[in-house]
Amino acid sequence: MPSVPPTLRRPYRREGEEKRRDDLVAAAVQLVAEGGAAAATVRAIAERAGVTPGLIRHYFRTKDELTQTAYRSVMEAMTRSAMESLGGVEVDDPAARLAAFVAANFRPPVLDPVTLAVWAAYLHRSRNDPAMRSVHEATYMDFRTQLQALIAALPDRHGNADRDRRDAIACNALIDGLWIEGAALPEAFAEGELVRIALDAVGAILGVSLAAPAGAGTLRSAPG
Amino acid sequence: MPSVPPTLRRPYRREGEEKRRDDLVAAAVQLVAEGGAAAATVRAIAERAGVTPGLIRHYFRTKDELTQTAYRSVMEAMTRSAMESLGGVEVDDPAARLAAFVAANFRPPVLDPVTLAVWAAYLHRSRNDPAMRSVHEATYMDFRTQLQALIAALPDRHGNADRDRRDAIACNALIDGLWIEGAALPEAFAEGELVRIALDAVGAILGVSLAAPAGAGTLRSAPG
DNA sequence: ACAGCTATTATCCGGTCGTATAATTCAGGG
DNA sequence: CCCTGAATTATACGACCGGATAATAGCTGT
Repeated sequence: MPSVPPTLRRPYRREGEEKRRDDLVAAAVQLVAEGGAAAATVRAIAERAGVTPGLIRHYFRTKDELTQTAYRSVMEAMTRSAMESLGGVEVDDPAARLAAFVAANFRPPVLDPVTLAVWAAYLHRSRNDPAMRSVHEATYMDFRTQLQALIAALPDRHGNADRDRRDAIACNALIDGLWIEGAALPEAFAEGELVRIALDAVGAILGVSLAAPAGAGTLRSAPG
Repeated sequence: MPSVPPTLRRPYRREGEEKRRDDLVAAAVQLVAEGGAAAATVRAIAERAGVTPGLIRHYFRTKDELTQTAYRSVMEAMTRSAMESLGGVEVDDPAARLAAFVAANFRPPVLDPVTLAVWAAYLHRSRNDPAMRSVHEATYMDFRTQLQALIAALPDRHGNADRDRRDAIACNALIDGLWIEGAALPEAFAEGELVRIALDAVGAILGVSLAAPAGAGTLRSAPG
């Protein structure tokens, strides 16, 4: 019997569970963004994450579980980004807070080809798949609730919750629509145009005047 | 050698090319709507259309060609539906025409699970695939141009084209966003609520008052 | 140093995908 | 009435999919 050649096996490093899961999720998101949901196969995800396909099933019971995690990850990042925009704004100026919240949706990482692609690729799944649906529902409601709270804090609102709800739905839809069109057809709009349109329209719907937050307009505020 | 049983072959009828192509496109659209883009396999499409898979390649050189045809078909049907809503409205009432146009987007066949599913399933393709992209661009601009014309016809507009454009973008985004949310989470909104919110918000953006067109509000006009 | 745990790799399986090609059968004209 | 041609079916192929299982090697504690 010829002795089997010294089994040429790919060397590897053991990593913490958290990092491996994060890497796999990030790889899945990237692939979906680049080539749609169909491009995120277990083999492609594994290759992108620098591991072999079998490892996926070590960290996720099924591919669907990874998919849901990836979807949730992107959606939560979006809402979180908008939330964090409230950090540097004076708490006693409701209009400025609302304006900052709105404007945050028109710069990266929210207004971003990757984000739009992932969102669109998974939207249809959130119709039939109950798990995906609940993720969609939760993130949507989360965002809208935040928006409604900011609206309710505006002056002269008289605590009309029903009116607040309808206005929040409208403003949310406006933001979503502008976001989609801006990400799908970027060159159809001038720099900063979408933010201006959004603030004007939200202001018109709510009957207030919203000034553009500092640095939200031309994007040339950030030093290299 | 046992003689082969008399080859039991499925009987069939010859149909005109047009009907067969239409049937195949319709089957593809249905399947995408029901189960996403992944569900529209050549075998499933053929079965749904009542033919065998091989026939698809007789009418379409590749599956992508069928896919693009299906996408174009759905998008054109959407804009056409909104356009046709203007038919029964008096030409000398710009506000009524705008209201009818807006409201048309919140009832079938535009506000429809099928339409949303197909739109979402193919949105990401319209980013990379040039053919898909031009379809998207054309249909989007077509719709927005129509909307802008209706806005410009309103009283007290003073022919400010730039303002008309920005308002059209905003109203278009609002309609899109409400349409998506209404189709994705139907039970999150009361009957007719979306139309009312849309008309109120569009009215607020444009500074006019828009009344709900007959039959567009509660939908309880239909007996039964 | 070494032994055990498990993270990781390697291999295999049944199924389905899109496509290619050959075999058949329907329909219409001489 | 059959004969031709195209519409349609039938079958096969190679690739890839997600998932299951077995083998191995990198760590960690002692």
